[in-house]
Amino acid sequence: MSDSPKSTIPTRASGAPLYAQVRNTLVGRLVKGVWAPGDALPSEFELAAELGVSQGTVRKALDSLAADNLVVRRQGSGTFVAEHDESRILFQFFRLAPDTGEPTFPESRLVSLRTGPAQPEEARVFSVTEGVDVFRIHRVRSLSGRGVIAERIILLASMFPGLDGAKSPNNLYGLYAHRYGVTVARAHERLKAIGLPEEEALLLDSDPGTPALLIDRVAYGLDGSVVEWRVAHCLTDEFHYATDLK
Amino acid sequence: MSDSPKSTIPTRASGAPLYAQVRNTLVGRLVKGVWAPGDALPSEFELAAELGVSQGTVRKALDSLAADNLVVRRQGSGTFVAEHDESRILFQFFRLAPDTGEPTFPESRLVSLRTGPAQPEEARVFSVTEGVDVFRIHRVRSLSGRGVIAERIILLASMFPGLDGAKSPNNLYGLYAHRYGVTVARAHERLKAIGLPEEEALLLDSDPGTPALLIDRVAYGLDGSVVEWRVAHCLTDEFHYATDLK
DNA sequence: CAGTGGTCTAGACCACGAC
DNA sequence: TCGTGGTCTAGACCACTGT
Repeated sequence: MSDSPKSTIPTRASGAPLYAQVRNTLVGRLVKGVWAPGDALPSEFELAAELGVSQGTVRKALDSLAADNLVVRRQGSGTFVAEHDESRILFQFFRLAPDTGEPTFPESRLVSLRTGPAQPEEARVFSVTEGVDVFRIHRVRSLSGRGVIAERIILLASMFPGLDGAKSPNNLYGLYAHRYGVTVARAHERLKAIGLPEEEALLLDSDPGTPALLIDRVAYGLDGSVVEWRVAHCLTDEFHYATDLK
Repeated sequence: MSDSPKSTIPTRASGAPLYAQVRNTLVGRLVKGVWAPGDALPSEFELAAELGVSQGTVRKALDSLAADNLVVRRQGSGTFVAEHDESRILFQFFRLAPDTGEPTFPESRLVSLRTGPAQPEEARVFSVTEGVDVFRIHRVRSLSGRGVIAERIILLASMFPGLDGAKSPNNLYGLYAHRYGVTVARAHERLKAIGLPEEEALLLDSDPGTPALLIDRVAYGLDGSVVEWRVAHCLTDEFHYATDLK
């Protein structure tokens, strides 16, 4: 029996499934900023034709991006690049809620914004050499009009040039996305209970040693690089950190 | 042109998509215990033939169950009912990890197991009337040989008859599943930082008032009912609560 | 009404696991 | 070698959105 050429279609070039390759291609375009947050992507048929795969394969790639909150799909309308608006932040990246009542987005008050050389621990988190310039933002966030979060944010100056001249908005992830084209895709948090340090106690109008929730968050971009390091001290007498396990 | 009968197949009886109906059917069978944890489900083709839908529709339902960790799919082998073994618990329901080193499953020491009438707050959590019988389990859990978690567990006696005569195993969710056919499918946790109460301080060999992580967990079964209420006090000087946001 | 994503089907081939 | 799930395709129809 002679072997007939079975495949004239672009079969698995590398080891990865086609839909994964399509996904990677699309993520690469998101990283490059080919489409801005809020923009519509080409339709499934257009992408399929351009990439030389079937519509079903493009669909599987887009569904996977939607599952990771990188795009939003709207029936009858199209597929859109996800935006870091307050409602998404509240849903995806802000887990502190009042014990009674609906979650609300906190207001921020800037305490300080300084530039300096990266200390050893900072260099380790960002995988850079010691001494490169970093921004250090210090701010207090309020829920229901009461200051309950004191947080310190570390950023690479090279990733956010000119940031120290900007005002510190309430929604930093929206600023990263719209002004710098840097999208926070996911984050890892480590929580501890500690006694409130003196400096944070002053900012939160509390006594040093008050039990507080320490939240240590490292945020990652679309390409997997570390975008931000954030350490927050939270008072949890009227609030709690909520999470779902499934 | 005459209108020909387009659909001879079992189209959307109700408003829900077919694959969602298939999923609900399969979840119903899991609740009834048609297949036990670890059992293989029928193949996609068999389920498709039995339910009168295509293999692709069954596949979409099974993929959705796998995404919720209710079944495990193994290429070349089959689709199996998920088990509450220690590795799954560690991955899915246990978020406390040592600051340095790999996460490990904690050991448990039973402090007490008593029966009593449900107090108002307990009745509210379980949506039952006050006074129905509940079990109250109190135990201390150790990581790396050190007691770091003191937890109180509330269960409905009607859901776990005879539990008070059983030994309290390390892995309670495995006991619920194998002995009572009750599967914990998901849980909701609320975290706070508090000063360690006197009773927990004694159990954990610490001073009262030490900052501790309070974890309040409500666990839900496959059918959405409340299975367990668990309140834990955790020392986090050498451990942390880890979670991913995405 | 045209265009989009959502659902459903049918059939092919591939990769893996058990026997 | 056979049966399983995994991938990929192709085409039909449905449901929704905007014009």
